[in-house]
Amino acid sequence: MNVDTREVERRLEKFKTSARRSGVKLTHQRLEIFCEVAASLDHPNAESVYRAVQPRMPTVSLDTVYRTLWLLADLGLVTTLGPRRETVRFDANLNHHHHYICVRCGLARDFDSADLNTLRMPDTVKNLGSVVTTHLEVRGVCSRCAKTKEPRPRSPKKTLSKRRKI
Amino acid sequence: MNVDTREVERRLEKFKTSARRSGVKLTHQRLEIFCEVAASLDHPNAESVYRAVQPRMPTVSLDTVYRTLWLLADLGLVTTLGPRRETVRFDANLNHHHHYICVRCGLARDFDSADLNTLRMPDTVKNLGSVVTTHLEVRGVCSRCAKTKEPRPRSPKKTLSKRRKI
DNA sequence: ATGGATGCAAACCATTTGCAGTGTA
DNA sequence: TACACTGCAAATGGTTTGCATCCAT
Repeated sequence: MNVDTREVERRLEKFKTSARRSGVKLTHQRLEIFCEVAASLDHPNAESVYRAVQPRMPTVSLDTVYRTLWLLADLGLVTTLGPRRETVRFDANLNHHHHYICVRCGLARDFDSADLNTLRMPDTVKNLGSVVTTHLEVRGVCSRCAKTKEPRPRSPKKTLSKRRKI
Repeated sequence: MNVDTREVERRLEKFKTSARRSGVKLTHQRLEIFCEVAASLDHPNAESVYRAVQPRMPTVSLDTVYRTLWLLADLGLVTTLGPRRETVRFDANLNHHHHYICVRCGLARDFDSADLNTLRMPDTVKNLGSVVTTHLEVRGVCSRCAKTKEPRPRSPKKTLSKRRKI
């Protein structure tokens, strides 16, 4: 099962445009890797992308896949699934609850929402399978960080392939 | 800022009870480590817990902290914050959407929910800070896995300190 | 006393980085 | 042609594990 071809092409055009705009080179590897993610419904990890593009490009290296994926993330062309890039955190609150995470400092706080608990799932979900847990993650800037000035607005060019915490 | 003392004591009692029931020993380290997580609103990671208990127990090792935290998770006394323990996954769908994840096979699929997009945030969240993104993660068993029989119900005793994918 | 728990050190594994060669713009 | 990009290999960092010793039951 794959993303509609027309949509993949649209995404690819967008990549080409923003690559040119930010002076990023459109290499064979990058195009293949981008197409792979753009066409997949699976939210693949670096390893899967690597395996998927290998038949077409036997010499790619896993680190290029990583570099490209993070480049795409920095260009805003892909996002990462879930709040990764952090260490595992433990939570002794066993009641059903949700989390507020500050994107600047990482602060995490619980909250609960009656509305959310009674929210009925769309049919798409029902078709996918059973529902065991629901967890809403709200990300924002906590009031303490909001008082501080923005860290640095990051110029598109320099920060590029540099990995950063999400 | 900490969890209410009475609540911490309640959690501690629960730990003692289920430890005895499952034949897990109540060591000094485990009690300190559990109290630390139980009293914290921060959802600390292993490193933070380690630093927090060190003054009281200068000889603890980081690996004992890890082992204990996973033990607690296996006993069902703590949960882990967010769907960690997986590799980073990338997503080229830039529209606001949510995820369905199969807890058995890891299948991930997008869905969107108009209701959810218009859900108003509880005051708790408003007090914490601004809201930039909201992301609902629904976990369940996908229909394909549901057809397969349960992997193995894991007996509480043996599987204990063995780390497992969440 | 005794089997599970701990601490140490070494192993692991996903991910990142330095460097010299390569290819795009 | 110049400079960004790639592939390799080695480093990293969070986490896990083997083993001898220790201690809660």
